[in-house]
Amino acid sequence: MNKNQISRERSKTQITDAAFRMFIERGYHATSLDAIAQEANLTKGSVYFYFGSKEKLALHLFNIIHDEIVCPQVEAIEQTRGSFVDKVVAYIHVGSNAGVHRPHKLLFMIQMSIEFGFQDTPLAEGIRKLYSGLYASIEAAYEQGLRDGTTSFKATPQAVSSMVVAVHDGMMLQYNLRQGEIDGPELVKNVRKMVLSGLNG
Amino acid sequence: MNKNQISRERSKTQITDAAFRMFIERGYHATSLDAIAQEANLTKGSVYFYFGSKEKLALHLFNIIHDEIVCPQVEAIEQTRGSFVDKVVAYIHVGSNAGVHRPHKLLFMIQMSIEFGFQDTPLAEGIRKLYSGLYASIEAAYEQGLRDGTTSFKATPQAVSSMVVAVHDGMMLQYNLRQGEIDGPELVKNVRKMVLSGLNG
Amino acid sequence: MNKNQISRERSKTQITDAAFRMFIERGYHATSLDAIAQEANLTKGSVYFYFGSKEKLALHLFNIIHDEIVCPQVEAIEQTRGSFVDKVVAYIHVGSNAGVHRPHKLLFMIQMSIEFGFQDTPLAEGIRKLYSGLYASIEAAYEQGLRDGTTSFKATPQAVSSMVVAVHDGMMLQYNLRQGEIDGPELVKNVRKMVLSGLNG
Amino acid sequence: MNKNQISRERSKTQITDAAFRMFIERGYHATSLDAIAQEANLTKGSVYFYFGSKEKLALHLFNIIHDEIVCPQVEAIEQTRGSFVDKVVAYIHVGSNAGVHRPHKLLFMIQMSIEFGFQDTPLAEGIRKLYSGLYASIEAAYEQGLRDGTTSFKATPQAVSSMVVAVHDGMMLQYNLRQGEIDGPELVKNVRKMVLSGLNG
DNA sequence: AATGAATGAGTGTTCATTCAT
DNA sequence: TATGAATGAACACTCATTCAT
Repeated sequence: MNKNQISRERSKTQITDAAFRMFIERGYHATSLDAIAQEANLTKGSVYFYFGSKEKLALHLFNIIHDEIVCPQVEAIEQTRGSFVDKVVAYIHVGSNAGVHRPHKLLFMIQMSIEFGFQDTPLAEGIRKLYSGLYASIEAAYEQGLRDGTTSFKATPQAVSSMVVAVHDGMMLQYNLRQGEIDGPELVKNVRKMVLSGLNG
Repeated sequence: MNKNQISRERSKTQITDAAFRMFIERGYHATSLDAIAQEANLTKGSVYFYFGSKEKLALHLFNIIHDEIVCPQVEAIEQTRGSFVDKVVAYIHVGSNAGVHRPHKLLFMIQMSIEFGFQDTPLAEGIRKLYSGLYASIEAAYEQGLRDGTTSFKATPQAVSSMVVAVHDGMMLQYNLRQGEIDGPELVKNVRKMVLSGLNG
Repeated sequence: MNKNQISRERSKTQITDAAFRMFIERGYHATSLDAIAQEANLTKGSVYFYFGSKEKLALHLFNIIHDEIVCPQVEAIEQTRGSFVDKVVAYIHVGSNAGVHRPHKLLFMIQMSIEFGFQDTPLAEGIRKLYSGLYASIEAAYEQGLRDGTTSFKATPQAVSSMVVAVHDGMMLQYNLRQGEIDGPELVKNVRKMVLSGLNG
Repeated sequence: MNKNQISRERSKTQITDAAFRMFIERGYHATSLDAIAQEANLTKGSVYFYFGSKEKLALHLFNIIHDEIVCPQVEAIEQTRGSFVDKVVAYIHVGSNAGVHRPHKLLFMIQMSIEFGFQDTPLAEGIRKLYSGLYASIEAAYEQGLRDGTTSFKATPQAVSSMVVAVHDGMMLQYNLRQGEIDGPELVKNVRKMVLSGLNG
């Protein structure tokens, strides 16, 4: 990688980092490219040079999230040995880890799923595709659990995956809405406890 | 009520209904007053005549939510006799009822909590006030459960209330994001089952 | 005059008084009919009922000014016996009296002459007509003074009338711009002194 | 100065020139930024690019006036050797020169002093600051004249400065209101004559 | 005599986007 | 690689005006 490529990468990273921060703080629509560019110590022109449009920038963030957040979560589910609940707990842990170390990225995903959830745009499609990977993986794990008898919870796979994601995303949102008020690790611990005996019971 | 008052009420209702619908579909920032006015079969001018500003219109929606959604939820928690879990289940049922009959209002509340959660504006304050009423009521119920021995779940009250709200809001979001894919009542039933044994266990 | 007529007159006076006050404070364009109506303890509708439009309301104010300000000034010039300077001093005294007792009306006239001076609208025409009566009367007095030898100041009548009005209006503006800072009567006294020896010299 | 800077300067000048013209013709409130932009052969967006807001544009015009009009006037007063009346005459000459060569700028200053005089906004503050520099300089000259005996006119310094500015501004307004009707240089000559013997007398 | 609901054109302002350099 | 000038469409908001009552 030559000097040019390095500087390119640095600039792109500056922009995506700034974009994550601003989008979460203010939401997609309320964030101007000017604000992102300023936060990245560059100009609007650069953002266009690298990403072409605001929408494409957001789609690029979706890709990052896919690689850094969703993939590890799916892997956690698929590679954890044990019962379905074990896999769910692993998923929640990976998520809450990301929520602690890269909170902006995880939050951005959840936030976008709400800001665009009911629409019919490329961005809405993009966010739904992220989620459907998660659903599929949870549902597969649940069905596997049913087959090998490690799960006795009776429900449709869709209801189960929705429930798991609901708990996970709801927890992340609460943690961030009440920042300062509540203790993150404690929240995770209790949610795990509830899910554990809840899904086992 | 004379003719004038009737037309007044009708216009205001048209506007608030339209606003709820549009704000949920597109979010607060992405919804123009023109769009709301058109949806309400009126003009922008009328919206200003009745509400004065976009922000005040949204705050008015918060008041409606307070009366129609949050108050019934708080009442359900406070007036249900029995254990803490019984109260939580009552809360979830009221919420899911509202989610079925007035889905836009409940969703609007959740959506706004995310679009404004981290900001410092009158709207952000308004939405946080709605939530803090809920938190307080759940925390009181939990502490009462501890005192009278109907609850053995050990956690800080804040973590408990966050968890409950997380499950509730997360469920509502999932239900709406996967509309058509999943069965609402079944989702509620399963969440109740999980919470029931999860918090009792 | 029956009860109805009395109430009509009172309402019209409330509106014109309010209009004078608001127009001076904020200027014609920056004053809304709503603001005037509120100041008059009536509604916009009433203003339209009585005056038909914002422009017509302003033209009505011009008529009031004609009767209460300009006519007395012209009379003072025409009925004062003595030299041209005596007449000018009489004019200035009537003006400064009006400036003390009905300051808003005189100021409104000056202000409008500037806000509309260079335009070609009914309002601009109206204000110019007010002034041209004044000019004519001063010029006649000056020419009379030249004929009967009571004036030795040599200039075109237009220059003289402009000068007199310039001093008068300029003085009124300064008095109002520096309200509190300067003493009105003293300003008038000094201006009279300057004009007296200046035009006689 | 590179090409960019040149185009920048040209655009800014086009805008400020257009703004001066339009503001005088129609007043501040009655002039839309669209009109200014069109007159400057640019778009509203450009005006915002360079000045940020209508108010800031006007404040920029105030700065120009400070440099091109008020400073020369103050300098004329301070650097003229001789009696107080000599200094006043110098001030009037500088002003009437500006009134001939840059009539729009001087008029703009006077006009704004009336449109905003009684208000409490940044623009009102700005215009008052322009005037207070003038007042101070005239008052200092008058007091110096009293001390060195070159002036025998007895009045408060404030009344004197008000009078001088009144005559100056009133003259400028009259000249412009009666454009075509009266002869500028003759007006100035006569005013000078009046002031000369008036203040000396 | 007076109100208040409703409108529509217009205003200041923002912002994604383009493009020459 | 990156900038900054410029645009145009959209936005929240204002306001003179109309009209049924």
